[in-house]
Order: sequence, then structure tokens, then C-alpha cells
Amino acid sequence: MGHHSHSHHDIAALGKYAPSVLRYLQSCETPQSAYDILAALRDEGAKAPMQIYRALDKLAEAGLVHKLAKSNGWIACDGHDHNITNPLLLLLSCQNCGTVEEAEDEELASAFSALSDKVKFTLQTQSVEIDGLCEDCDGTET
Amino acid sequence: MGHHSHSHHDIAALGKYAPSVLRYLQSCETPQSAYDILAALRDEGAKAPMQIYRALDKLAEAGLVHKLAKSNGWIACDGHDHNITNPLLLLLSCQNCGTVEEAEDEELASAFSALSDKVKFTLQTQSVEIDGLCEDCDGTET
DNA sequence: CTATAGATGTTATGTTATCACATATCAAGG
DNA sequence: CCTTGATATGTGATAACATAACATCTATAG
Repeated sequence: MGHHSHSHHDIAALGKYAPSVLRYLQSCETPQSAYDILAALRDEGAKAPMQIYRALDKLAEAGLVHKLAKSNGWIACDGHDHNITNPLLLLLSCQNCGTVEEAEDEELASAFSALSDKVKFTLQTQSVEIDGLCEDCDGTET
Repeated sequence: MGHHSHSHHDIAALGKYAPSVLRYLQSCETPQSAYDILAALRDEGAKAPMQIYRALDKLAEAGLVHKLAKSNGWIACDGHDHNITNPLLLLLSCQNCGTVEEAEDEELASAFSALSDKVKFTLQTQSVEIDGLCEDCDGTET
């Protein structure tokens, strides 16, 4: 259990550009748009948005990248194992520096389950995006 | 306390199109895009996206409409009072029929607060979007 | 070898959002 | 009045994000 599931993926099988898209996102501190990634991967032959979106779709399905809906940005997964036993991923997005921290929380996950029962709404969400200030930026921002 | 705060707003003060944008969203069952709203408000003189976005921005700031980040759609607030004492709005978005239900939950709100302390991340988020199936659709969808 | 299925390349287009500047409205001071 | 400045609104252009549609390539089963 010390390993996370990512090492089990054959990233090359996710398409021609999946490895470089993932490597690029891993090299970035902050979320990148599909067009940012496209620009960065010109050297490697990428020419059209579809090539990037196809790679991102497969990487996301494999849990190797996450999309931030509010900003249309993408990040590489930090290594959390997003599988059936870890149902709820929290993406803590700093409004000052732009970094995104991943977290999981049992208490929050069970509060979600309880709510789901209470209001009779069957949850399908696997991640929740949360805005705020990271420890470094809190108090620091102008 | 039978009243909600919305009656305190002077909607006309939120701009020329704010009243008709709000009225239109209130008439819709499902989220509408800014361009949907624009199309619906041609009769009332709306001609360009900016006119709609300006109205939506002010309505959102007043808590009278909510944006769904994942779908770029907008809904009218259902009457919940989104003020300082009710910090966390949950938007339960049905993936089958498209309706969005608003909810609040003390337990969930305190789990968020607890998490915030634990990971040292200062929350600014006021609403959380959640996907799933509403009671009517659960089991019903094909 | 060829048929075919799936992956990738490519063009065009659809959709969402904002910029930048023009024009209008209106209130306050001269 | 009239000018000045602040705020609201109108408008065209364009940026930014995403997908449709079809062509071409490639691996491999038959």
C-alpha cells in the first residue's frame, strides 16, 4: 500500500501525447490551459487543440490529471491514489499564487454521504474545487 | 425570519438588464448560458454578450444568481439566504435532467471549517458544485 | 496481402468570455 | 444654463476554450 496506483498505468498506452502532456503538467507550479500545453508541446509535434484534449481526457480518466472547472486549467495529480476507496478529492486552489493542493478528508467525505441521504441526491462527484488562500499566501497578499 | 434577504435588493439598481436576466432565469428549469439569455432577451434590446455578462456579474455579487462552473450555466437563486451566517451553498446538479437544487448543511460546513484548520488553507469558497442524480432521476435514467 | 478498427492529423467551426473604446446619462459645481 | 466628471450602457472586435467532422496513418487479424 505504499505505492500509489499511478505506477500501474502504462502512460504510453494513453496516446502519443499523453506522456509529454503529463510531464509538462508535472513541471508546472500552477494549472495550465489546454492551449498553454499545446504551445509548450509544439516542439514535440503537437499542432492542434484536439491532440491535447484527447491526451487530457485519457489522463483524466486514469486519474493522472485533474481539471479545474472554474479556471479551465489542468494540473498533474500529486500522487494521491484516487480510487474507489478514496471517493472524494479536494482541490484547494489558492487565489493568490495559483497553486493547487490536493487533499482528502474522511470527515468531509462522510458529511457528503450523510447529506446525500438526507436530501436524496445520489452523488457522482469525485472531486470538489475549493478556493481560498494557501498557508504561504494567507496574510501575505497585498 | 420568514423573509429572505433578496427582497432587500433593488434589482433595478443592478443595471438595465438585471431585472430581465433574473426574471428569465427564474422562468427556466435548468441552467442557461449567457448566450442563451442573450438570445432570449433580444426583444428587450440586448444585442451583445457584455450586456448579459455585466448583469450576471452584478446579480451574482448580490447572491441572486449562481454560476455553475462545470457547465458555464447560470441559475436564479431559489430563495436561500446566502449571507454571512450561511457560508456554504451546495449546488446539487442532476446529470440526467439538468436541474439544480440548492442546499445548505451545517455538518458539511463544519467539516469544511475543520479541514481548513487541519491543512492550513483559508477558505474563500462560498458555493460548491456537486454532480449526481436527483431523486426523480435516480433509477429512472436509461 | 488486404480489410478493418483504432489512433492520430488537420481543418473548420462552435461556444464562452473579455477588451477596448464609443456613446449616453446624470448629478454637482460653476 | 453649461461644463465637467463619474458611472452606465452600447458595440465591434477579438481572445480563449472546446469539439465536430473527416482524412490519413498504422498495426494486426484473417
